[in-house]
Amino acid sequence: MRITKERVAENRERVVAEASRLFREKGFAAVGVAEAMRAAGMTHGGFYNHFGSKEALEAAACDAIFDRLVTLIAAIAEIADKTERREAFEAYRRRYLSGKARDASAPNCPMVAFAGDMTRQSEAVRVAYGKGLAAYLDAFTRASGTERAEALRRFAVLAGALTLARSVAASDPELSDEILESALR
Amino acid sequence: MRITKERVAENRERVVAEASRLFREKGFAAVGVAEAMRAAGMTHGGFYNHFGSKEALEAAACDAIFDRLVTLIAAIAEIADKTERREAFEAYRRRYLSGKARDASAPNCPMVAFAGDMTRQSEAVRVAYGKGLAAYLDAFTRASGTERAEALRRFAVLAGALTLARSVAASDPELSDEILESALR
DNA sequence: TGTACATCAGTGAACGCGCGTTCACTGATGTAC
DNA sequence: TGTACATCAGTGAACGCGCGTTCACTGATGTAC
Repeated sequence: MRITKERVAENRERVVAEASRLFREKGFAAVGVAEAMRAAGMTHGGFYNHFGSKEALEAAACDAIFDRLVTLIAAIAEIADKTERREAFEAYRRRYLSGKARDASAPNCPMVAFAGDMTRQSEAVRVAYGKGLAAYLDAFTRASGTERAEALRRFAVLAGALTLARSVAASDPELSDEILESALR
Repeated sequence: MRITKERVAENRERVVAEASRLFREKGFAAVGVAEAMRAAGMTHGGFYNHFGSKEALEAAACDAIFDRLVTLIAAIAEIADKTERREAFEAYRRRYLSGKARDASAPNCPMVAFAGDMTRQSEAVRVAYGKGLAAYLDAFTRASGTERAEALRRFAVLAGALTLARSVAASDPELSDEILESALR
């Protein structure tokens, strides 16, 4: 049955939103088209009315995830008062390396969720990710208030430590905590 | 046709060795039992004469990969002369963050290859990985000659930077180079 | 504004494919005598 | 040492399953008049 244009747009957005969460949680390969559609309250058959392929959904989800994240970090970068900006940036770092972030089933950070798998993704997804990472690192550099190389090193600590802490959270929780705490200084 | 015990042991070792490479290159999920057996010069049917399940091969490969790596870093940690050890450690860091390491189809470092996927692996694989990472970080700490927290932070930079650099190597090679160079100081 | 019809988003069955796993079979090796 | 037979590693067909994708169908929406 045909539905309103508004409803069509809502449905598409809901698929992208649910896929964004599921891909971060399970990885691209482990989330099927049917699962993403079911999470959005539909059946799988209509998927190709919205997307040309599963790859297209992956790229759309990647874009959506980076859009939200870059908006967040750019807001910190644009705080005029220097002390206030530093405090906001430090709060961001603490949240990034918190136990809550480590224990979340779906990482908020697409680098933590996707970086390891990126070499195996399609061109479209790699391009979406590459553009997103470049924009994120630009904003992160401005938010950090340090020179570029130091900012990149700081982000490598964040992403590396959270990735490592998550990877041993189940098998060695003490080591996982230690990694997070060491990375915060 | 039955074969000698020695040949059986050789065949098993070859499967683990090939799987260790293939898993690092493509991830656990993307390498099938048939592909691993074919790489070792056999057909898939005999797989279950050696391993109880695909998971068992994943765990065996994980162990084998960490064994090699921990041996390498422990050798650096055991260099008696302090200056010599520091030089060996710095050489290790430079190799870790080199363009060659970034461009290798299969990362030598299991943390770079597996960390992102570890939350989705079976108990057996997570345990093998957790034990391996703990042993590696102990040896890395001794090799680095710094206190534990500083060593963990340094390794987070290495693993984070190489993972990030690999993730954008195809889509944004300049950013990829910049990440590696920044992480080396 | 009202009517007639074309459009098209969503449904659910079906497809071809590759996966992990099982199994009957083969025949050289290992072993009991 | 030689012989007879049980063992078992490797082969290749087969299984059930879930995947991405296709397709005929439905019926409310959008539109031309």
